[in-house]
Amino acid sequence: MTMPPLHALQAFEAVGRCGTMTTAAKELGVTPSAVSQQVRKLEDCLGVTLLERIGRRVELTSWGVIFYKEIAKGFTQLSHSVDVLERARNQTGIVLTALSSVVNKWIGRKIFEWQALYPDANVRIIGKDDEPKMANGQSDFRITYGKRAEVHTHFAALYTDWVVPACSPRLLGMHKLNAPGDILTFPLLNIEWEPHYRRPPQWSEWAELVGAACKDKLSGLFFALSSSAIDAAVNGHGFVLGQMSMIEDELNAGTLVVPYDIRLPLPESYYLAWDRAALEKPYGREFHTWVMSIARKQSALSAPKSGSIT
Amino acid sequence: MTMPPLHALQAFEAVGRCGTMTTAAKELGVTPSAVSQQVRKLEDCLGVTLLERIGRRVELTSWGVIFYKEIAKGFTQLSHSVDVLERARNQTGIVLTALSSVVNKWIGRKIFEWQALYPDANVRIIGKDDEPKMANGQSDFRITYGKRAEVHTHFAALYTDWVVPACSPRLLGMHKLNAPGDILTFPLLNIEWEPHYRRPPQWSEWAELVGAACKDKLSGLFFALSSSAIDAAVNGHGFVLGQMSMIEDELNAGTLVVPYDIRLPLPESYYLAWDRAALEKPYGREFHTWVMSIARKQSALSAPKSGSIT
DNA sequence: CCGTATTGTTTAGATTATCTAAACAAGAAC
DNA sequence: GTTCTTGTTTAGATAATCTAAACAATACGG
Repeated sequence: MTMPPLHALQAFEAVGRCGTMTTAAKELGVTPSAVSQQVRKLEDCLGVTLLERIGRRVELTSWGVIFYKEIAKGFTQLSHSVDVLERARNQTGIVLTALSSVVNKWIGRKIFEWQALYPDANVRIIGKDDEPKMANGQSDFRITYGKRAEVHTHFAALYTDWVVPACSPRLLGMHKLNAPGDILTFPLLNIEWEPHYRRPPQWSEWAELVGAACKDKLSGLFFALSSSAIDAAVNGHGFVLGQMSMIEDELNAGTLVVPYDIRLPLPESYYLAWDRAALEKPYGREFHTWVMSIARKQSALSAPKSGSIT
Repeated sequence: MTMPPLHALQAFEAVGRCGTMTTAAKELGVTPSAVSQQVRKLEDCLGVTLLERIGRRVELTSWGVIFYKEIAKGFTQLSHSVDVLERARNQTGIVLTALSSVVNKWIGRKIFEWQALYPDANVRIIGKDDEPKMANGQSDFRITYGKRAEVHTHFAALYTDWVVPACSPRLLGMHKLNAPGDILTFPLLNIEWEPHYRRPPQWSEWAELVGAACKDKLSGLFFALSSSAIDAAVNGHGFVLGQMSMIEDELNAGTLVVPYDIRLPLPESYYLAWDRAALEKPYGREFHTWVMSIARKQSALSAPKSGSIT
């Protein structure tokens, strides 16, 4: 018998594992309609009823139970395959996971310093927004933000970042800014993190800091990723309250400018977490030391200079 | 890590198993270009090189070997799943496989007689053109044609079929046929079987039989399946040399007519093969007896009547 | 040594599988 | 009895997958 379509098998496996079409659909990232159609296609292909539809519930038929048990082994094995490869690769080097924006705009840029220092060391940097499980080899080191670090056994504060209003020089054009509050008349890009991170400073707070009129709705543009907001600002779409650690290269390159260097601190620190076993890997301790070192430098760079408005 | 696309995994597994892109492509029924792109996509997704391209050869890298071993288990298991279901279903009843046309046009029609006789018996009829392996449960009974039966341990001749020119009454329209040879002026549908079956009678042979002029190329339409040719004739597309066993319903329904009942025999018999264990299944012996019985009747029906031209 | 054949890759765009949206059905919960 | 939730079906939109064509590199045969 010819193999049924793989997506149909996958849909059925998810239904068998999840118990309902709706939860299976959520897990697969598709609509229940898609799952329904795929399972129906599988049944047509095999010539057997796998699910009994009971009103708005579904149950595996006897055939479905037999088939699901076998299919599940196959998909478990496939999923396991990816883990096996991942683990094999991790064993050969250091793995750091960090928030995506931190990867894109900070550690992913600094890592070349590390490489110059230790050219023989393998380090893989992975953008990952949820906390990895260090103990089962998902990551050796983790950079995260705020209290999320507490889910790890070992962690230390890295740096507290500050934000500053920045924009593309093209946005200013011929406009002349007479006072900090004038910035608020431009398109403003907002950053809104997931609820388990304390929100970063918003434009309303900055407006209050500079004593400007604070409108209820300053802008309708929201970004989940700080790096995306920064990129949008670079592209001239508005002002962003950019984190100092993340816009260093842009300031140096002139793709972003800071008309008024009036900064606000993030409410919490970035943290480095690590798996104890990682320190015993080749270059593990050195990597740990290096990250802490560049973080100290970043603390100094991010904070406002002495005598500046805070 | 998120699962890679299933088709990409499947392509890579095929390459690992087959050794070349080209043979993997053939097995998957796609072009080598498709396999190449899928493997490349998998490598991008996993962030690792799985194949080393060496001129016009490919070799698994060390990562590729590790990954292939794991993936192969998964796909083997998925393939096995289909077999497990099939076997489980076969165990609950009698399985007959037959040539597709025989399923569509003969045994698939006669089976209702069986069901009336033995309503409690489960029989599954599967169209399958290559010979099943009886011993490992692929089939309990098998109807095949000619010497192919000899690959089975137990088999007996069923019936020899005859063909007769038949067409839709709509094809004749207002045309009046004056002699059998006049049929040859109509569109003629040819039937051409795979080389391991002795070819059925062709129009050229029939022409010779009725003493008509035999043109080199009578028609450009060829069908691999007798049932398809018959269906084309029913749809008015031409005359077919239809097998008597397969056009009985059409003749009774008037969707096919036989202007001149001049028949030619097929060069070989149909055979029933069976697995000894099948006779020990519930209704196994009865089924065997029933098939032989209706075959004897078919022999009588298919042969020309006494006194007819042969 | 040269020409041909074979295997593989890449890109553009065609095709098909897969998906979503919308409308509907049926039962569960309040 | 009404609202909500789960599932199905159909039509058509979307994206994955494919083929075709052009090209590259090696292997083979004369």
